[in-house]
Amino acid sequence: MDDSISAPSTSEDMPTGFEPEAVEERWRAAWEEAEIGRADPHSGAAKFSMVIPPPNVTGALHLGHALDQTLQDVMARWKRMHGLDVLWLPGTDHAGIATQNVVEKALLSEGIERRSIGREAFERRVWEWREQHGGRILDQMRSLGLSVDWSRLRFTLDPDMSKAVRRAFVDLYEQGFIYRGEYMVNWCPHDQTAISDLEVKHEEVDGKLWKIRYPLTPDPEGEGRDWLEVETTRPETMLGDTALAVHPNDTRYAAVVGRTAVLPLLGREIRVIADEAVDPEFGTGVVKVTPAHDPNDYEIGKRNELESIQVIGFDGRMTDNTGPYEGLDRFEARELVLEHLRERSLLMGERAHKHAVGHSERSGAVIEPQISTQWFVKTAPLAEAALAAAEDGRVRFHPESQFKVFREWMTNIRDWCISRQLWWGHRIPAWHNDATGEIIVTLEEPDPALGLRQDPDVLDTWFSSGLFPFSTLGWPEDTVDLRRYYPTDVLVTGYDILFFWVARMLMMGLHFRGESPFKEVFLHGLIRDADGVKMSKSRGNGVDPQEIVDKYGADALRFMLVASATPGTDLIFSEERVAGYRAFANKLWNATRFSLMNLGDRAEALQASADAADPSATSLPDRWILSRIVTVVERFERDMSKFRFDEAAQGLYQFIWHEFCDWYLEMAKVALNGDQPHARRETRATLLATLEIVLRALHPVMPFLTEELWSRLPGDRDLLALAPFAAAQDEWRDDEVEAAVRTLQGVVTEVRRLRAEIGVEPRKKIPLVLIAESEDRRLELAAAESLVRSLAGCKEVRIVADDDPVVERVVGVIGDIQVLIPLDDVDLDRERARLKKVLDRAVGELAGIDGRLTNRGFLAKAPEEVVAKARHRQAELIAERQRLEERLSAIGG
RNA sequence: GGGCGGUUAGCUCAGCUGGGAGAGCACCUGCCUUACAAGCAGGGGGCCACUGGUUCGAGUCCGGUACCGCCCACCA
Repeated sequence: MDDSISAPSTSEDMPTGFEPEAVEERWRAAWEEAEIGRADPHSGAAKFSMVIPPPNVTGALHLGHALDQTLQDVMARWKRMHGLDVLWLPGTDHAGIATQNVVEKALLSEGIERRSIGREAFERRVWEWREQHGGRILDQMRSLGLSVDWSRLRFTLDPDMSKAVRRAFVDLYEQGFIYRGEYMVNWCPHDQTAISDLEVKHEEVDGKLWKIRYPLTPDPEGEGRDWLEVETTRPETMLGDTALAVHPNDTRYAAVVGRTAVLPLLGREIRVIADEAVDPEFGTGVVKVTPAHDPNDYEIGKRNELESIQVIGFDGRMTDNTGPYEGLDRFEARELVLEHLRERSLLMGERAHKHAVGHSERSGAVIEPQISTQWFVKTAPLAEAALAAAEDGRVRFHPESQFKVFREWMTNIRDWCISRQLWWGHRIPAWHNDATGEIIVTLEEPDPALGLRQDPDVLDTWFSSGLFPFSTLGWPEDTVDLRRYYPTDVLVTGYDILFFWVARMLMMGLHFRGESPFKEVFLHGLIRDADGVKMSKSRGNGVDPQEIVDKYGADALRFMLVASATPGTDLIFSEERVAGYRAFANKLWNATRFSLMNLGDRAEALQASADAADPSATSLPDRWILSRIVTVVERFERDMSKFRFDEAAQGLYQFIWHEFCDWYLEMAKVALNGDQPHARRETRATLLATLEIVLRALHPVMPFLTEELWSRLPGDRDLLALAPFAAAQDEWRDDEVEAAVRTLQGVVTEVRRLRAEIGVEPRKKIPLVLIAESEDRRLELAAAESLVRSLAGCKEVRIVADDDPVVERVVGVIGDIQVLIPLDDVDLDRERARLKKVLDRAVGELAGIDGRLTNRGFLAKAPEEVVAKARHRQAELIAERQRLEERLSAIGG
């Protein structure tokens, strides 16, 4: 083990500021060497397991990943310190389309076209790419200090994972959940592959609606209409029209049903049909029907046995079915078609029209609905099971509101197109006999002698990630890990992949393992940049976490992310906030430095640590901080178990800075600098004990800082990462002590306020008079006298029951206590005005409370403690008012 | 078209089962006080979007309005 861990504890080698870069690497190495993340299925402890949402292997991590992973690390470290056998399984995803695109682009920059080198060579290039760039992600994870189980690192294209994918596919196929067929799918002309509905992003665009006239062939019966008009947003598709349709009940057009129209430009004769799908209210009530390129028309076509003519090719260019337009890009064709229609006076008008256009999430290209043969998963039955599991609590969503979103999608789910016309991914385990047309779906590759051809398609990336919670544990083999760690306990991920990933894992996990893959799902928000735009690589607005780590330290970044992770809310990344938490790290660093400076020699400090268990012997500040820390630890535990990472972190921040540092350390100085050895010893003990608890509690969020400080505390210490979590003794809680310190704080704050208000020199020691009528109160104040003197900068404090005849002084009133600062030169006019203002405020507040307390409804219906609180405040204010009035009259106000 | 979320201090956001509004940053004043100037002490600043209702009492619960954002969606 690293020597530094048991290095002598002194404050002398501590710089006056926390320097993350100086210590982080050492702890990364120490944690790795100690394999703190390594799960042990044979340990006697209860298990806690999570799988990481595997990032795309080619990418670099952005802050979204950092947020996601930090939250998990906080949870993992916290559970680990509670003695659980934690498995946090890391992995990366091969990310089919995304990766293929990246490599394709890189090749293109070398002047190499993917198709020219062939499938196998291309796949090799992707693997090479992955070797070169995949490590980047792992470095970044390491840099954040993630305590994943590196020994169980997985990649979705690993042989074991591929085996699981094949097994899942074959099983689903044999069970009838996977089928192959010719349907209309979302086609991306850029990537030239089918994609699933989820990968299509609809964008509202300001489009146009063009009105086109279709001549009718002469009516053999004689009189009648000789044309119909339709409105369309996509005139180019008219080249593939095989009918015009009207609603069956539309009396305007009843006579034309069955007649024949002439397709403008191409001259093809098409039928006029009636179909329920037509909305007679929209446009002219007549639609053109293009079964090959519109999902609606595709259905109409099927119902009416229409011919389907593909006019836009898979590459987005017009096909040889389009005569003069062949070879044109589909958008160029649109313009030309319009021009030709105009020339022929068949374009009868155009108007603005807002409508949604589908784009490929990956390439951004406009989706082209195309009929093609693909593989599908029949999702309805799987979704039903997943929904049932969510409804009966086998899996719970946090925040709960996400369940509604989930339910909405699950109840309207459509079949999932899982085949992709790509080269990078899990090849579909199906083989075609081209002679017979037979398809064989099988786990093992068939004998090459049979001359079968493997299906060229690969699977949607999300198919393999859907298996992640169990494929990574060894499924389909019955492994020790699978038995122990499945189902996992918690899944933490962004809500943006609720459908893509969470829903699929649920369906797959329930289907193949009979149990939900996780008991709880925590869905955090997305990170946005200063303009509120979601950070992502494709937008180029991502911030590299490494940059922030280098600048502020991993702990500051982690704290910022955790403290901002309010469930259900996106967060705007703020570098200032990170800087603020760096200051916080620094604060604790210096608090520890101060403590070490005051802990005395090692032996005594160690002894002190042991003594700390007995707070009854300690002073007011000591008893106070121990009492406070009970609440703090308790709240942290509660917040964490409710996935309120933000409140958990902020609770610690508040306590450490504003209670431990601002008050406790300042109060402790009295005893530490005092001349009473036993008091000093007690305070040292409490100081060390408190510090230990603080470091334990903060460790999950700020592991580097706390580990470093921990190692500097006296004694030989093992890694904090493997130490037990903060435990405060419930007996330490002492409401009386807390009340006494609240009084003390009130007095001190009031003195400081008065000093500032009347401009007493900051370092001038002033005399102070505290007036309290009640004996108990005077005793309470007397007990804190030296503290008041030290904290408020007073040279002497007199605590009396009665008023003092001296007039030249300023007065503050805290409830039943009067705070008097005798001075030589008090401006009485100013003092009167000041007191009047204070009095006004008190009287105003009192009126409000009086109102409540004379309200019968309030007295009858409000809870007892609320009434008691109001009464107490009323008494306080009455006392305060009386004191103020007396004081005012004493100085002639 | 359907669904979800948001609107609280100048900015970013908390506010748990309704009890009288908070934090961080920013701002103002004064301090290099022997842990920390990445700091200390003090201070100013809010019709809690608007509007009805329930209640003794509403930032908090219910209805409506406005604006913002997100998700889902095969009306040309």
